[in-house]
Amino acid sequence: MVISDRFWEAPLEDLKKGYLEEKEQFVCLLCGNQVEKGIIYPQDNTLYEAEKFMNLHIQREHGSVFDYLIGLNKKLTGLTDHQNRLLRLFYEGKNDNEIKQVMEVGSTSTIRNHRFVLKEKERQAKMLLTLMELLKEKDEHAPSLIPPHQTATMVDDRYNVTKEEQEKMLKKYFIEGSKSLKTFPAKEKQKLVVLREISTLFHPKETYAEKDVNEVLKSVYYDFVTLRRYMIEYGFLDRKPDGSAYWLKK
DNA sequence: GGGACGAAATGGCCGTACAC
DNA sequence: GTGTACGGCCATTTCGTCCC
Repeated sequence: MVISDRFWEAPLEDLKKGYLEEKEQFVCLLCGNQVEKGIIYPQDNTLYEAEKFMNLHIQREHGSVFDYLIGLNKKLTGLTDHQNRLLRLFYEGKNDNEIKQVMEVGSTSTIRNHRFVLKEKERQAKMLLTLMELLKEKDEHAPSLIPPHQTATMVDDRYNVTKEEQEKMLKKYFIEGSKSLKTFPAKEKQKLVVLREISTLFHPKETYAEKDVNEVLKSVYYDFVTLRRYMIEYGFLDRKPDGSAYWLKK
């Protein structure tokens, strides 16, 4: 399962925590990191039970769930830069007068108005979410779109892929029963589906040397250099500037 | 069909006014 | 002090029309 699928499918309560509880483990919704239940984890001379350790992981790796979410692509958050900045200031606990000074506006009522608009946006978002859920229940045959990966470098109509379309494309481009490509697609939408599938060959917690990345990609397609370039370009992999280390983008 | 252009619509920001 | 409604201004986006 791709990390972003877990994220998008998680209930609001789990999203707020940043992790979800499975039968034998806790899974970080932000990066896919897994913490096994029943194990005591040592960290900085302290022992942590699994759930506490997951909380520690989120704090150390992501700052907080708020920090992580507020830093996402504006296409995903639906917030303007201005609204993003305001929410950060609200989260820091600043009052309207302090925010007025930071934002360099003339009146605190402007900040109050922003609060009001954001609350209105929250109500509208809840309304839309409810309507969409009801719509799904009403029309079980409606196409369900695969959510874009969270590190996508751009999000547009090319990301509108249904599960059925995805399965069709994977069948078309991969040799049946393997992760080897028959050919690399030319169309952007198909590239995204194929690259997304290839990204599952990399472990989220591991760092890879370039030759290791090449080995993985060679097993998929002979033109591993092109694959590597696209994996970076489309935001699936990240790397050090000198190319000495690669990792799955979180 | 597609590019250029102007008009209209929309969205975001700011401030004022008013009720509680 | 706070929440809300509203209007003005500006920038951006969308739409319709014309022309090639």
